[in-house]
Amino acid sequence: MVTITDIAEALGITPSTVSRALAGSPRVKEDTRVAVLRKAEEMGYQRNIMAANLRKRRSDIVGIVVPRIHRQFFANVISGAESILNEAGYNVMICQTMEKLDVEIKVLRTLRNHQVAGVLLSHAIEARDSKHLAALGNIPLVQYDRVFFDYPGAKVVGANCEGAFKATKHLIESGYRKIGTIAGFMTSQAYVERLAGYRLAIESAGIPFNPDIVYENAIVRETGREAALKALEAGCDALYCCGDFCALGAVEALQEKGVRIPEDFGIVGTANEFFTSLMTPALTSLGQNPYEMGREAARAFLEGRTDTTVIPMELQIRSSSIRNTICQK
Amino acid sequence: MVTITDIAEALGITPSTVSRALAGSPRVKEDTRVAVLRKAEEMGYQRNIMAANLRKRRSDIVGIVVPRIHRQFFANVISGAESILNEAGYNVMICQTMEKLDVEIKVLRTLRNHQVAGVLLSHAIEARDSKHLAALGNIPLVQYDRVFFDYPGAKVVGANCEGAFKATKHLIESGYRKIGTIAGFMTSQAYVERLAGYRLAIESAGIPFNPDIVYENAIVRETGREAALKALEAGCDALYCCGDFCALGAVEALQEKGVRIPEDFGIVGTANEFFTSLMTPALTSLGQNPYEMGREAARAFLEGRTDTTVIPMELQIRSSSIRNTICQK
DNA sequence: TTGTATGCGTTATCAT
DNA sequence: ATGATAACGCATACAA
Repeated sequence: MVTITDIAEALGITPSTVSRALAGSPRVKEDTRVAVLRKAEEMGYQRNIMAANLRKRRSDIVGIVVPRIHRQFFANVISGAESILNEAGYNVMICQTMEKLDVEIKVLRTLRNHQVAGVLLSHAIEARDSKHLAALGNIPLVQYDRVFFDYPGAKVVGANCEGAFKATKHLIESGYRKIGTIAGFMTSQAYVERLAGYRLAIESAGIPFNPDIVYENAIVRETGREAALKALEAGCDALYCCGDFCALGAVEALQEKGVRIPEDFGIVGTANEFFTSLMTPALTSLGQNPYEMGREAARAFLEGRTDTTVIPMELQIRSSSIRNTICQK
Repeated sequence: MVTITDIAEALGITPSTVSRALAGSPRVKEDTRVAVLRKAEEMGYQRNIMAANLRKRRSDIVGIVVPRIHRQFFANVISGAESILNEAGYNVMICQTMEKLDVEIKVLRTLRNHQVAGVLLSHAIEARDSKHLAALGNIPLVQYDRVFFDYPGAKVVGANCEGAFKATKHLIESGYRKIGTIAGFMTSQAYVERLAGYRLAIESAGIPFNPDIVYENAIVRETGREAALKALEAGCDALYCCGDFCALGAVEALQEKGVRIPEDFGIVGTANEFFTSLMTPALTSLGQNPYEMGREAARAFLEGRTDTTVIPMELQIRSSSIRNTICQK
C-alpha cells in the first residue's frame, strides 16, 4: 500500500506538499504538482479514504434510507440520487428499514457512527413521529417522499394533494358516482395529503365527503383486498388507492367477486410501478417521478438546502379507470 | 463526540483498558468491564468507526455489486445477504454497475479504496472476462449468479443447467414440438449453462439440437420481441427464455401477431420476477431463489470459503406453458 | 511555495 | 489485569 509519504520520499519533498498537490490546492507550484501526480500514478497510489475521513471527521459516503429496496419507486429514487452524488464525488450507502422503526433507529445509528456526509431518508411506516431522527446529530438530513414536516431541514415531496386531486377527478370524469379511497396511514404526511386531494376533488364536484368510504391503514396487497370488499359492500363503484400494491389487491378481490373493471368499477393506483402496465386491465396509476425525486434530494443535500421541493406527479391513464362508451353514457 | 479517552479519564483508568473492555476482551476484570460499559452508556459513547477501521486497516463494510437494483432478483439477493451480514456485525454498501464494464471497474476501485472487508459481485453483462477483478487486490471476493469460473475464490450459482433442463423438459411434456431458446450472452457462464440444459433436454427427448433456433444476445424486452418474431418465422411453437424480461417481450410480440399463448405457443421465462404472475397469461418461470443465494454468498464470505455453492432452481408453472386439454391430444 | 508539527480515535505491542 | 507508547495515513495550522 503506497502512501503520500512514499511519494514524498521518492520525490525528495514532504508529505504535506504531496497532500496539497493531490488535493489540488493552489498553494503548490505547477511543476511539483504534475511531478506528484505523475509519481502517484506511476507508483499506483490509492488514497486511504479511512485516514482522510478520520482526519476530516467526515466520510465521503451519503446514506440513503429506504423502506424497501424492492419497490420500483425506491429503486428509482436510489438511481437518481446516485447519479448526482457520484458525480459530486460521494459514494452511497443504501439501507433498508423493512418498514420497521427499530431497524430505522439502528440504521441511523450506524450511519452516524460512520460519520456519513449526509442522509437521504424516507421513513418507515412504523415511524409515527420524528423523535428518533435527532440521533443523527448534526449530520445533514434530507427527507424525501415520506417526510415529517415538524422536523427541520430539506424535504423533497411529491405533489400528493394535487396528484390525488387529479386522479380522483379523473374517476369522476369517467362517470363513476360513488368513489371511495384506500388511504394509507395517517401517521404519514404523504398519505394525509393524498386523502386531502381526494376530498378536494370529491367536494369540488359537489359530492359530499363521506368518511365511511375512506379505508385507512391499508397499503399492501392483502389489506387492499379487504378494503375493496368493504367498498363494494358500501356501494362504491370506484376507488382511488394510495399505492399500487393495495390497488392490485383491490382489483383481484373485485374480479373474484365477478365485478368487471372498468365497466362496473374504476380503480386508480399510485406509484406507477412496472407491473401496473402488465395487469388486466392495465392499472391507471399516479406516477411520482421517483428518479427526479432522487436527483432533487441529492441536490438538496449538496446545496445545503433547508426548504421543501415539490415534485409534480403525473397520472398515467390506462384501462382500469376508463369506462367503455356504452357505460359512459 | 465522546471518545474512549474521555471514558478512561472519567474512570481514572487508561484508554487501552477501555478499548479492551469495549471489545469484549477476556484480558480485563469483570468489575472494570461493567464499569466501562455503564460509563460508556451513560456518556453516550459511540465508537468512531473510521478510527477503528484505519487502525485495523479494514472496514466493517461489505460491498455488494449488482448490475441493476431494479431487478427483483438482485433486490432479493441484497436482502438475503444483508440479513446474514448485519447479524455478523457488517454493514453493506450496494453498488450498481448498470451493466457497464467501466462502471464496474470504478465501483471496484471505490470499494478497494474503502478497504471493504469483502465484496459480493455479480458482474455486468459488458464484462467479458475476469481481468478487472484483480483490482480488488487481496480483498475477499464472492462471485454470485454471474461468475467467472476462471477466477479463483468462492462462487454461488444457480443450478442453471439443471433448471433449464427442467424448464425445457416441461415444454416438451406440454406437447410443444419445435422449441427454441432465447439464450442471452455467451460471455456469461450462467447463460452458457442454461443453453446447455436446454440442449440436454432437447436431445434427451430425441430431438436433434438445432442452432438456428437458438437466439443469442437477447435479454431485455425489446430483443426478446425480435427473437420471438424470428422464432415464429422459423416455425417454432415454444421458447425457453433465459430471463423474464425477454420472455415478456416475446409474449407481447407473439400476441400482437395473433398467436395465442399457450394454445399456439408456449413460453417459459427465468427469474420468477413479481410481474410474471400478473401477466396474461401468467408466465411460467424458472425461479432462482435469490434470497437464499444472497444468504449463501454472505455465508461464503464469512466462512472464507473458496468453493462453489449451487443453489437449486424451481420451476414455477403458470399458464403460459400449459396447453389446454384439446391441444394436448 | 514549501516544510514542521500535531492530532484525528482507535488498536496492538510491549512491559509491568 | 492494566498501563505506556506507538502507529494507522492523512490534512491542516503555523512557521519559514
